[in-house]
Amino acid sequence: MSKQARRSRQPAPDRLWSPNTVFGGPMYRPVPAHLDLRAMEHDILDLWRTEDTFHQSLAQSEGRPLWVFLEGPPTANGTPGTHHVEARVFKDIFPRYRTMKGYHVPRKAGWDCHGLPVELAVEKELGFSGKKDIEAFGIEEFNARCRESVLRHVSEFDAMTHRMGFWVDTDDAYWTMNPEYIESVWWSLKQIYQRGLLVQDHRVSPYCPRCGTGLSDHELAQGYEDVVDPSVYVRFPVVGGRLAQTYPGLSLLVWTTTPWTLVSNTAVAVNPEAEYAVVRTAEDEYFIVAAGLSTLLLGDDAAIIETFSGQDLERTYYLPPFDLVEIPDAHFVILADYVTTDDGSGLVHQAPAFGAEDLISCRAYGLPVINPILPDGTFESALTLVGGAFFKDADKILVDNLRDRGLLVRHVPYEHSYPHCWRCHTALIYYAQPSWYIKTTSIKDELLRQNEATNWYPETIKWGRYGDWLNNNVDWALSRNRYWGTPLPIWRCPDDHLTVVGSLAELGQLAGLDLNALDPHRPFVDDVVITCPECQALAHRVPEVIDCWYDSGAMPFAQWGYPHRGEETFTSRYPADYICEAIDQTRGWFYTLMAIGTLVFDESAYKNVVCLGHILDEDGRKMSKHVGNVLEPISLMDEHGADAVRWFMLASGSPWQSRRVGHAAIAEVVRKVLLTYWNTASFQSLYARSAQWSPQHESPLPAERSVLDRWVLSEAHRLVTEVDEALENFDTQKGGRLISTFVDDLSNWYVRRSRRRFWDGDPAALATLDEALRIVTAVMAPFTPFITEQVWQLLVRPTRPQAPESVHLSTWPTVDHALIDNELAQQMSLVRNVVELGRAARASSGVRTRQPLSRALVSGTDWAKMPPELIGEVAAELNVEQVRGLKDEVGDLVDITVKANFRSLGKRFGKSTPDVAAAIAADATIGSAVQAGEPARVTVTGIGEVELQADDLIVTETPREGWAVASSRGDTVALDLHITDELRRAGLAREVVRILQEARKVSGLDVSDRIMVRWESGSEELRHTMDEHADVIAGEILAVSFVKGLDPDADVTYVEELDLTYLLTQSQ
RNA sequence: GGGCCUAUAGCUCAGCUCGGUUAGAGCGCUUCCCUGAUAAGGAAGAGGUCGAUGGUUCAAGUCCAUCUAGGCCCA
Repeated sequence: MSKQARRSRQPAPDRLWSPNTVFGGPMYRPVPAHLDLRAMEHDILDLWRTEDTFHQSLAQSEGRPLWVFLEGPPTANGTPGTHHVEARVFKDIFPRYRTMKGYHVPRKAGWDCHGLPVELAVEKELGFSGKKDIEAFGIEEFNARCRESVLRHVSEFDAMTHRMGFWVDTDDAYWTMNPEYIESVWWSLKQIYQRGLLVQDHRVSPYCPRCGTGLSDHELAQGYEDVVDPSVYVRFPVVGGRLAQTYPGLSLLVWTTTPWTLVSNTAVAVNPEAEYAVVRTAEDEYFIVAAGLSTLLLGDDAAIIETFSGQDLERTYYLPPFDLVEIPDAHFVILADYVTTDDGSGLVHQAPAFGAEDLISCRAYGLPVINPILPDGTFESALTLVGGAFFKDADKILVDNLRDRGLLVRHVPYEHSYPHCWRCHTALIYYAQPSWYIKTTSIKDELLRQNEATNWYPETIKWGRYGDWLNNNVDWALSRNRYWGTPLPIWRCPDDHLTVVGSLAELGQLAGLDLNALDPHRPFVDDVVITCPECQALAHRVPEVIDCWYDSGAMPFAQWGYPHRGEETFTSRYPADYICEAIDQTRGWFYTLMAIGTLVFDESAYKNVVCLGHILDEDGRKMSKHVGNVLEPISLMDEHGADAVRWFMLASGSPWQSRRVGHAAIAEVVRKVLLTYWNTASFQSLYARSAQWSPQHESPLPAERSVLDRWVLSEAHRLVTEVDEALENFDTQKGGRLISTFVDDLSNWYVRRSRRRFWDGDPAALATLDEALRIVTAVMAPFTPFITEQVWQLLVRPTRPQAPESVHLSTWPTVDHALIDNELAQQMSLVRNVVELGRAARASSGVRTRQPLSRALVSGTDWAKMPPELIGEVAAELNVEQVRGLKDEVGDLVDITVKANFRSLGKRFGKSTPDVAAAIAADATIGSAVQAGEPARVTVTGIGEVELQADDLIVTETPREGWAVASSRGDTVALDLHITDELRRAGLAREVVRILQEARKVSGLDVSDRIMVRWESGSEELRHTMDEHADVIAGEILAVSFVKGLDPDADVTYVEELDLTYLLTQSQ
């Protein structure tokens, strides 16, 4: 086919005629200019449902390389919030992107069903206030209610997941409460037990007296609250020994922030290395206190009488503060390295039942562990003074009593963060009790190695927050004395032989029953009694259930029921390529996945982890029900569209940091990104249909297209590589920025500058915009799956028989590197800068843009090399007849200012750069020399004569007079403001065109409707203009007739500013 | 007390990897321009001690140190 034939264009039709196919191929469907985002998204959801697009995408990619994503199960407890949308957007975009890149990305949903949160919600519904109520109610019925509560909330999550376009297989979800799942968890616990890492131990651990169970350290992390506790300094009189004999009435000054533990005071700890002193106060009382703290605690008059090391105080006996419980062989000073003299008094009260450090120190001295607190957090009722009181409430009673007896020396409020139960907000108690532990400390080195091999986004988490946690790893307190959880699969006989069970079949064998249909929850599993394999005695299950964090950390294998089933699936999908959650999961799911993976498979469960910042409200506050600033996700998405919310999460601000989300920010996404994109598609459809152009038409080769076409194709192909790179690095913010910049360039530069060619139906322009839209639609698809799908359905699918049915079934665009033209990009950037300067010059001169001017003069770096085509763009955009180089036109009438280019000079002159710069500033003649291509020389003090290159200078040229000028960074644009009569009439003609176009628009005519115009004017100049420019005006406004003279009775319009009267009618 | 993050225009944020002399964008405000896709677009103006101090350097928003404030996580 000849070049001419390829360029031939369809004649413009007289009326907009819109068949679905024309000769040469099928046409776009109409894209309405106005878009109802909400309705459109619901249409797309219907489309995906009817076509089952998600499962098609999975089926289509079957057999390709796997890219494994793990869904961190949301706790199916309570209503989903906007923060859930955040994580789920990130869980969606990368699987979509990877699918387009040629991977198979299975996406199995999951639900975290167990745990205290569920129990608490049910307790609340039933009006319970503790474990007693549950046991009276019955565990079977209680757990049935928990199960029911989980099912209820899952449907709300499903609705949100569906609405936001998160493609995840909810039909095939895993449930941590399912028997197969629990069996897997049992199996893994058995592995850990067999390695000797699952043990029972008596330790002090945080305990919630309301819930009646211990908490793990990662649960503890969730519940710190600021509280004011009393910080008290108490007098413990010393009895016996040299010091007591030397100083009558001598007391230890002992510090604690938990007065309620003073009832159980067993010892006082000092640091053996620290310096202590006997101090005499102004009141002639003697105290032992850390030497450095004496005046701070006892006043400026306190005098140090003698000093000694803590070591010397060992086994100094004293009188305990209370005598409410019997503690034999106790009440003396012990040594402990952890005691500091930075705060307190350097003498620390010890109650081994209530502090991990206390327990270790006291055990070293063989001291007893006395605990007068019941599991519900109250003192034993038989105690005088505090019997029956809740432990926290005893503080005041005890402090008052100490004051009455003259033992209280100081009492100051002390604000600090103290752990509370993360669900019920009860202050926790550190409490010695038997508990089951996983000895994660013994695999610490392996965990550190696994972490080293993991990619964290952002990277700082790796050896910051998360690495710290691993380095300070403590054993995992696994057991919970609760009901709704995976039962700990340990059976114990009277002789304490332990049998750990790894499946229901195994349990059935041991029990001699068929238990395959057993619900492995309490209370049913508690009823199973087995014969101890070691001693043949009857063994019962231990009462505990496990931490539900273990459930979720076991999901990589438990979701398949491995190893009892799904072996092949599991082994091919471990470890995962990608997981993502918010930052609060560092010690939660991120840790339990890595820990269990390392314990059971000697390998962490994931390779890449994206760690999101939290979502805050518009004022930077956390969203909470109390404050009433919670954004409900579905109504938020119905108001602005799910795409807008998604885009906000992905690209507004840094996902790694906490961000403020509000209506204004999301509405801006709609206006700036989504509608700009949409309107470009709408524009393309409008003019392509009007010209009966189809993508099936042959179009000119890119190299033969206009400079703007080549430029935008270059940018589009660059976009593909750059977004690809950003998403490879999990950087959605950068990807989003690239896309929005491209969309803006496409709409507000390419289309703006090319409009006339679209009006004319130029196949090169239409083909170019078609390709640009196809590309941006594809790269945007993982970000905003709805609007891109709609554009695909309207523009791509109908016009290409071979096109996939959905953009989400399409592949990532192929980059044609030959189309990427960096030189052109640079030139276009200069053109746009020059245009910007030209607009500024126009504005400062007060001459409106519609008034044509004769000349614009430009001076700028590399302007001389600018291709004529691009210079033409500048002329058209600035509405000037000619654009010329500045010095070609005005010669000597140019002022030249020269500035030093520090970047260049700095490299050559280093320290002397400022001297050289000063010399340049002092000598204006060098500019013209350098510009003329001659080497310029300046004399610099201390260096002598220096030769300067063009790069060393920023030369700005400005004409002297009669010009409107704007300059920036060495580029200058000057406009010739002399307006001839001819130019004035051309400007008037443009005014007439504008007014008649406006009239067309308000009368509701279509862009291709033809009109007839009659006109009259009282102005001689205007009549002259109208006659002179009649053809141009008529052509611009699609007038088939343009005639002077009006019927006086017609319904005419008068325009005062032009003294123009006209009558506009539609041509039939 | 420790770790990490943050601090740039009235507000929300880029820019910092790789230092360069007029520090940007959006929103809001004022004035104007353009518009036969646009809920758009453009120009100008007002609005900045780039948290503070010190250091490195010819040159620091950018690199280093210390500090302050806020946030998150932990003790």
